[in-house]
Formats: sequence, structure tokens, C-alpha cells
Amino acid sequence: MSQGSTDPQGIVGFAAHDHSACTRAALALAEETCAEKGLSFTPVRRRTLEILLESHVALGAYDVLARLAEDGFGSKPPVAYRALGFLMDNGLAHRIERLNAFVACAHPGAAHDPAFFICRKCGAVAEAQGVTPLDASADAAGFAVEKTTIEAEGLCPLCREEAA
Amino acid sequence: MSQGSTDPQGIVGFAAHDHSACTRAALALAEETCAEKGLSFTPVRRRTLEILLESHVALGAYDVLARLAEDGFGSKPPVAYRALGFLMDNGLAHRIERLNAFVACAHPGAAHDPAFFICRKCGAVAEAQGVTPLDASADAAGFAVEKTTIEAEGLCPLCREEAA
DNA sequence: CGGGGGTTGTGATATTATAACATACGCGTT
DNA sequence: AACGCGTATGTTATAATATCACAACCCCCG
Ligand SMILES: [Zn+2]
Ligand SMILES: [Zn+2]
Ligand SMILES: [Zn+2]
Ligand SMILES: [Zn+2]
Repeated sequence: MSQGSTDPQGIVGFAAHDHSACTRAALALAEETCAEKGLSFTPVRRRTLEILLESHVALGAYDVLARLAEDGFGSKPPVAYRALGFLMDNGLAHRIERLNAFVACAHPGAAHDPAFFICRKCGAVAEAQGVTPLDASADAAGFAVEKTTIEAEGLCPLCREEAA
Repeated sequence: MSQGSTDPQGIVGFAAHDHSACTRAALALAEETCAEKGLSFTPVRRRTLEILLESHVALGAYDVLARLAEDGFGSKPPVAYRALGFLMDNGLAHRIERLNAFVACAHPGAAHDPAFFICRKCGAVAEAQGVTPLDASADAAGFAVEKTTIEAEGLCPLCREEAA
């Protein structure tokens, strides 16, 4: 629960930031993580992550696939789904259920139980950490939580301003 | 385990209960709600709700469709999707995003911001109310939440026992 | 050299969802 | 009764999302 008021690195995605640094850091960390775990961070996988990292917007599997195909990789669905699966299995990307779409993880490496804020206007997706609010309810029900999906749709700060 | 805790109107779905009463009540309430709001609770719509109410398990749109077709209603996807859409629009059913499936609402009428517990073994889905944990994070980020999707997957009390 | 595991590629197919249009029905007006 | 109108239902067709099954490849190791 390190969710302070000022979110030092709490919620990424809406705030203005040096995105090329953000991207480079994520790729470096992915590289490192895979090396440590003995996973092969192959060209398709790397390129897939790069594509997701281009913006903090969720992409459909077929969008990713089209981009991969442009770059000379295979053009059939399993190519994209496998790469995305690899990234998700290893905490480098997440699936946004409401959108049937995928985003790069904004807190790779960190322990994960992500929650997402999705702007319905501009499509930006921000990832928050450490929101695990179900425990009380779950305990009361005798339910053993294994995975959570927590997604909020609404308006991001910028789109909110525009609307006003 | 606090399994026996009697959850007055907390979590419905896992606890043993008089399900035929549960079903009748839900149908009666739906009837009433529609009457009040001037909505037509037509045969397909009613039958769709009945089908969802048969168990506290989420059904795919095509499962529902097959059941409707058996009963003499149309057999093409829009028939099911429209009925399900009506029920969702009017707070009588919910979509479970993780499963691309639908359940009858367990707290119809009540103000709604539902959270779901989904048993990965038996498929039971329980609906909890009033879990709105994102507000703090959202405010900090300047995000205006409009809708939330909160779903937890795990083991329900019964399947948990079996596993032990 | 000869496997064997992991990775990539492809064709085929399954599953989920919507668009577009036609028909039917209830209902108030003429 | 006849008409116009809105809502609901039904059908055809197609879109969007996802997985299966199998072949080819590549790299490392024995
Ligand atoms: Zn960035
Ligand atoms: Zn993450
Ligand atoms: Zn926005
Ligand atoms: Zn019940």
C-alpha cells in the first residue's frame, strides 16, 4: 500500500512524461528480466513490446499483428497472440478485459495486482498498483482470490479539462 | 474460515439458499421494475432472464441463444444479444468481462457498482455490492471514474473444501 | 552427426459480436 | 377502418477476437 498522495511513480499514463525514456527503460528492464529468468526475448517478442510501448493506449491483438506483419514477421493471429501471451506470462504486458486489448506493463518487475484507468475519450490507459480491495469481501465469503481484474472507465484529466 | 457468516445482503451465489425462491423474487422484481419504468418485459426478455437465473453460473451469449431457440424464439445472435443488452441496460443482468459471459443480477433494484467472485472450478459467480476501492487512486490521478469492472477469479468455499 | 525442446510460421477453424435490412405488432390519429 | 409511427423481433451477412493442429526451423547438447 505505498499509495501516497503524490504518487511518485504510482499512476503512469496520464501524466506528461518523457515517453522515450519511459520506453527505453521498459525495454531495458524487459531485457534484464528475461536474462535473469533465462527466457528468450526474441525479435518478435521484443518488437511486440515496442509496439505496445509506443503509447499508453491499449492495442487489439490484430492491430499488433498488422504492425508485426509490416515488419516482416508472420501475419497470422497466433504470431501476435503468442508474443502477447509471453509478455503477459512474464509480467511485461497486461490484457484489458473491457477492451479485449493489450498494454505494456507500466510497473514491470514490481509485484503485480494491477488496476487500470481507461479514458473513454482518448483511449489512454493508466496502471495503478497495490489496489487490492477485495480481500475483506472475499474473506467474508470464504472465497480464495487468485487473480483480479480491476478496470475503471471514465475521463482522464486532460479529456476532463477539454470537456469543461 | 468465516464461511458461516450470514451475509445478510452481502454476497449471493455461493451460500446455500432457496434458489427457486431466489429466482421467483428476481423475476417478480424485474416485472415490477419494468412496469414502473414503462419498459416492456417481453417474452424473449423474460425468458432470457429466466435462463440466466437458472443457476449462479455465467452463460455465454450463444448458450443463451441456443436455449431461446429451443423455446421457439429466434435463433440468430442478435436475438440473444438484444435481450441481454436490455437486461444489462436495466440493471437486471451483468456482463462478466473475464468470461465474455452473462449473469442475472443478484441485487436488482439496488444501486449498483458490482464486483464479482468467479470460481474457476465450478463456475459459480457471486455478486458483491459496494466495493468501490478506486476512488482514492482515481482522485489522486485526476481521473473521473464512470464505470468499474471488478472481478476476482479463484476458488469458492465449496471447491476450496474439496481441494483440501 | 542426430535428437529434443523451444520458437516461429501457416492453414483452418472456433468463438464472440455487430451491421443492415425486413417484417410484425401495438397504438393513437384521422 | 386506414394510416403513420415507434418499438420489438427476426434474418442474412459479416466483423472482430481467439485457438487448434501441424510443419519448419534453429539452437544446444550428447
Ligand atoms: Zn510513457
Ligand atoms: Zn503491470
Ligand atoms: Zn483522455
Ligand atoms: Zn439463487
